[in-house]
This record gives sequence, C-alpha cells and structure tokens, in this order.
Amino acid sequence: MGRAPCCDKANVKKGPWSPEEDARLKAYIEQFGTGGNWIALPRKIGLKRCGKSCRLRWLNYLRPNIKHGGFSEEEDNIICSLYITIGSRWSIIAAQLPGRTDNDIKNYWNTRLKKKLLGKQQREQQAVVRRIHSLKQDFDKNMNNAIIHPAAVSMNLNHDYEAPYYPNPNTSGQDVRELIIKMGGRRLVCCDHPFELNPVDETHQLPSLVFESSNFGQFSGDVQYGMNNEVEDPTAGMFHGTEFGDSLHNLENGLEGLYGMGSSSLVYPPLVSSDFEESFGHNHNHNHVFPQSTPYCLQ
DNA sequence: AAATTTCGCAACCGCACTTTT
DNA sequence: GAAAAGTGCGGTTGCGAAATT
Repeated sequence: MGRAPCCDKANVKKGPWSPEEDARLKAYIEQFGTGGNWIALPRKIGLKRCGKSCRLRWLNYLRPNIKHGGFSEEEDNIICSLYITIGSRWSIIAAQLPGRTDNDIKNYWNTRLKKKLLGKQQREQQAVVRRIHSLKQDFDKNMNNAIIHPAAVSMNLNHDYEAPYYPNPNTSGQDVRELIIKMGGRRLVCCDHPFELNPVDETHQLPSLVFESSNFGQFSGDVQYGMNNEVEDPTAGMFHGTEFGDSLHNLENGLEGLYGMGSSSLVYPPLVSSDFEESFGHNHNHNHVFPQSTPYCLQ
C-alpha cells in the first residue's frame, strides 16, 4: 500500500500564486502563525492549496526579510566555497546567508554561479600552466637537468594540462620546498601508486608535481633497464631506501611543516577553515587529489 | 518583425526523515 | 512498536521573458 496523499490533488490549485492568495496566507500567518500544521492551514483560511505549497510559498517568498537576486561577490564566494566543501546541501548553505532561501541559492547556482566558477577555473588553469612551465624551466636550469619522467609523457594528457613533474631524485627537500612555495602550494600530490592516479580526476585538476616513493625507485628501474618501456612491470624497479632513500627523506623533510602534513601519501593545503573540517570532516584517502581548498574568490 | 532558442525562476514532486497517534 | 501524518529537502519541470537568429 502506497503512502496516502497529503491533500486532495483533484481539488487543489496549482501553479503561480495570485496576489489575493499571497495576501490571505501572509495575513493569517502574521496574525496566528502556522499553528504547527501546514496541512490544515489552507482549509482554515479557505485556500484551495496543498499545505506543502503554502509552506513553500511562505518560506521562499512571503516571510519577512527575504532577499531576492542581487547576490554580492561575498555571497558568491561563500556559496562556491561551501558547494566545493559540502556539495548541494542548499539548506545548510542558505543557513550561512541571512535572508536567502535554499531555493534561491539552488537556482542561482544552477543558472549562473556554476558557469562563473567554471570560467574562472579555466582561466586559472591556463595561468597556472603558463606559470608552472616557466618555473620548471628555471628549476631545470638551477637543478642541473631535473627529469620529466617517461610515465608522465606516456599519459594521454589533454593539451590543456601540464604533465606532472617528477623531480630529479637528487633534488634536496629544501629545493623542492622552495619550488612549492613559488608555485603557491597548488595541486601537489604524493601517492603510493602513481600509475593508478588519474591525472585529470574529479577535481579536474592535474597535480603539477608528483612526489612519491616509487618515483625514485622507478627512476632507478629506468637506469637499470632502460628508458623505453623495456621493463614489463613499471613498478618492478621500485625500492625504498638505499641510494635514493636519502633524497626521499630530504623531500619529505622539506614538505613537513609546510602544510601541516608531510608524508609519502598526500600533501595538500589547509582547508577553508577549521570549522568546516570540524563539521564535515575531510578525506584522507590515499591516491585522492584533494580539491584546492582555499576559499574561492571570483573577482 | 517574426520565429526560435536560451535563460531564469517559481513551484511541484517524490522521497526520506521525524513526530504523533 | 507500527502505522499514519507531517515536515524538509534536493531534483526537476514548466512557463514567461530575454536573447538570438
């Protein structure tokens, strides 16, 4: 047996509200409140409307101090940051913006803000690619021919993205640290399984630098077996410690303290705020590129 | 100027959850 | 504890307005 309908659908008016209906609903609620029962409300005031429809009309349009349209830059930024953090939980987002309704924010996001953010991210992406390219050139010059790993070349990358950069195993942690600072701490990934990492994942961001223990082992394998995929198992040459262990150790030391976390698993910048972290938790999965988490700013 | 397409938004729908009986 | 009633939420729809062809 299905659920009983909340009202007699056949005898209920649908569609836009007339000014008379608005006035009647508003006057009643202002004088008597909702009485804690939306279903009974339309009968009491002689409206041929579903109780849910009355509730929606009141919450989204008639109640006092509602703002419509004219979203400020600050509101845009709050919505974007929260959407990135918690997704389409419009009621929670609306609770952060006095006078805004979840419906309004949802509509605004779907029709305008999403496009605005997307356009901004594309522009940023292009700027970052250009900047990183020039930084890499500097870095290469300074670091005595640091390598771009052949695995990065073999990744079928869209031309909009820059291949991940695998630092020379002899690079010191301090040098890497300086490079990261220059890059503004963006899109950094350390992971244990680089070949499982989809470079253009759900964040649509490619890590600029891939640091992980096996980079060094793989480099060793290339040295040992050649650079042209002669090695059947790309992870065959991986190893830890020994001759490349020191540079890995240096690298991790260089990263530690920079973002409050440094390990061979994942490095990412701080979250939007500690409040969000408290409220919604955060993902520590390995192989997961954490979205850039500084507040979005659309100016 | 007319026809067509796209956009913006109010309102509806269905479902999950909570409260009441 | 179960069923019914009520509430709240997110996704979707439909329609008028604006933009484009």
